[in-house]
Amino acid sequence: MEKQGETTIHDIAKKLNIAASTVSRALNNNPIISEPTRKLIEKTAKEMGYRPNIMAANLRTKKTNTIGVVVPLINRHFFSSVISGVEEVAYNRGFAVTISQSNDNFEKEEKIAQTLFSNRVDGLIVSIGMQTKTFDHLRLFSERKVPLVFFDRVVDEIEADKIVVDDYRGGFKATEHLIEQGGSIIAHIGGPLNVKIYQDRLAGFKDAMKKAGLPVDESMLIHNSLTRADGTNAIKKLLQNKIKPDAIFCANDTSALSVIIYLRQMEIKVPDDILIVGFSNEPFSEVVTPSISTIRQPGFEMGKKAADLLIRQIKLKEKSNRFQTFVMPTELIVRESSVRK
Amino acid sequence: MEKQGETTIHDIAKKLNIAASTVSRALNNNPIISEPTRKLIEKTAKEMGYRPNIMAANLRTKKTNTIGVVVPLINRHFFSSVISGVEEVAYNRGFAVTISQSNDNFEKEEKIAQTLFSNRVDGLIVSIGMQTKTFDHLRLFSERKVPLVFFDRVVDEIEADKIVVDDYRGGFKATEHLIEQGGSIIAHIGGPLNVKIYQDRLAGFKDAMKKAGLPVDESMLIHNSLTRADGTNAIKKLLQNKIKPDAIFCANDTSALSVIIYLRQMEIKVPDDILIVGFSNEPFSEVVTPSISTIRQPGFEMGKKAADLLIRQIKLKEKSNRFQTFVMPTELIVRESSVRK
DNA sequence: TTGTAAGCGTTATCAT
DNA sequence: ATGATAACGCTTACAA
Repeated sequence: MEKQGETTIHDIAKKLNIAASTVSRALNNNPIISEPTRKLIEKTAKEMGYRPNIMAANLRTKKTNTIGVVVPLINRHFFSSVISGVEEVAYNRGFAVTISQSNDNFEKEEKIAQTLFSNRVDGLIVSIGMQTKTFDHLRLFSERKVPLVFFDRVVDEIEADKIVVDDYRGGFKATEHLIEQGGSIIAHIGGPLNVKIYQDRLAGFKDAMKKAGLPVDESMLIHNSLTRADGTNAIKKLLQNKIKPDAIFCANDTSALSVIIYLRQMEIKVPDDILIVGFSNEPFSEVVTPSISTIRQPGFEMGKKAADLLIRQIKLKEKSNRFQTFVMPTELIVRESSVRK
Repeated sequence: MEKQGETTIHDIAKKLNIAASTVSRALNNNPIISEPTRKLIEKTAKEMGYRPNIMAANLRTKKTNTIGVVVPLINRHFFSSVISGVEEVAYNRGFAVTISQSNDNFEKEEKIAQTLFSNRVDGLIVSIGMQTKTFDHLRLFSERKVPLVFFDRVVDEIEADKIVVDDYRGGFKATEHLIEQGGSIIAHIGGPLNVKIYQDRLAGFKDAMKKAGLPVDESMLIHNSLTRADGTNAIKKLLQNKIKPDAIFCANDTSALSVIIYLRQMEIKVPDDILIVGFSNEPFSEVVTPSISTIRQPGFEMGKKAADLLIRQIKLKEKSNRFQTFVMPTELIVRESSVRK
């Protein structure tokens, strides 16, 4: 008849006629507890099906041993690699990881941030969404001294540790490669310019063009959200130009894929008629025909680094307020879509 | 000098010379509070940068408004579709979602379950890992009356709501299609048989063969974890048989992809020499050459259904203990890999 | 409509 | 080595 909820340390204490504090200490492997007592308590706890109430412990200790990860989309190889990297080091160091996806939706990102803050995560690892142009939901953390690490799509306006890839060099290398392969009228399908990585990829593109003495016509520059549909629209538009591109640097693999599929339908040959390079090295880019040349980003390493930095901050506890930005190298992977036979 | 932490309702109460309970009620939009008081409190809360401590509230109410989702791998289109479905309905009904991936690793799955339980999630949505053969970590939930919904890789041994696709019919349809296309020596690359979906896909395969009067030779049956590497090993092995298959039903798209890539290297033509059907409709299966025929599973709908069932259970609170299993339909998508011209 | 006070399950401080 | 007790920040009877 008893409204019996979960077993608590008090239940155990009562059963053994000892104090709850002793039970707590034993269960936390506090060396001050004698071996026999600990053994007994552990045994009884198991028998009674005891499960610690972490919320209560967290409330008391003001630590959750949890780190939050916010990404635009978990179903992107790059992001899930980062997540795996984060998990790898977090789990090894006793932290749980809670993952949320913003779907590149600003309101959702805001809500996630609020929720994570209210849940008092010990720290946050974030890559912002494409629509994100204001940052109060993230300043929430930095201002309250909750450790914060940005990766990939970072925000300049907030001081924090940041991990980015060298998007500028990535864009430069990709474009340089297209030029080496004979491209001269080169288009760029890029992302929204409020996101720094897309600025940088564009800047790399422009500088490579400049270095080669090639003109960058505005009609060859398209900015959208880089989805499958956006990619198709972009290539349609490019093909309507008086002068058509003979090469395209796409700021992600998804739009490169769209372009390739659309060109196939139009019976325009890749790479013979148009050279293509993507960005991110999504798994499909390797298996598509023609396989897509792309820029590899070390996602797993970035995730490990992010978690490492974050946990370091958590442990140091508002000691240092020197923030660093780490730039990870990119690598050009040459495949079929950009090489003329 | 004060060791000033986060603002609490008490801080607000003190500042306004009212009771903390009034603040609490106002902030929770309790209609019993007068409009002016609420407005004042809300204004002050905002000014003071108040953020509710959800852990404290949860501890008190014994509800977390959080549901846990455990999947083997977030970076599978099927699973991330399910997750999106779960999120869609969960967010709309005021629940947060915390996502974890087991990486098909049993120890990790166990640890995740423990952590989620200790964090007192209000309910759990699970698809088990390939190695999972014991279920105490999940019984933990069912026995303590924490709502539990399984999807896709369900466990027979635990009573709970379950959402599966019709794997048997999926396997049957895939195989029947291969037979219609002229396959007669048909191999099956399947998953581990401790996981029910792979049993069912295999059963569908066998029954379709039987119905067509075709023999199922043990040498044509391979069971592994369906990774890229496993797929390659499987096809290598199949090609070593005296009699080689002229069609293969792969229990997922990943292994189908491996097979296609390996066969391409061996200069064996798909579909001309060997017909292939996969399972799951991963995005890459559409864009690969040849595109992969496959079985579509309605992931997003399954996620929505799972969340709906779970939240229903959470609201009903141990009312009903009638559990249901929902079988979602599968659809054969015919593409290039299984159609002889 | 608002205030008082108890309690959620832990951990930490101070005694013993 | 163990016990008693207060506190973490919130919600909720019950009182006023």
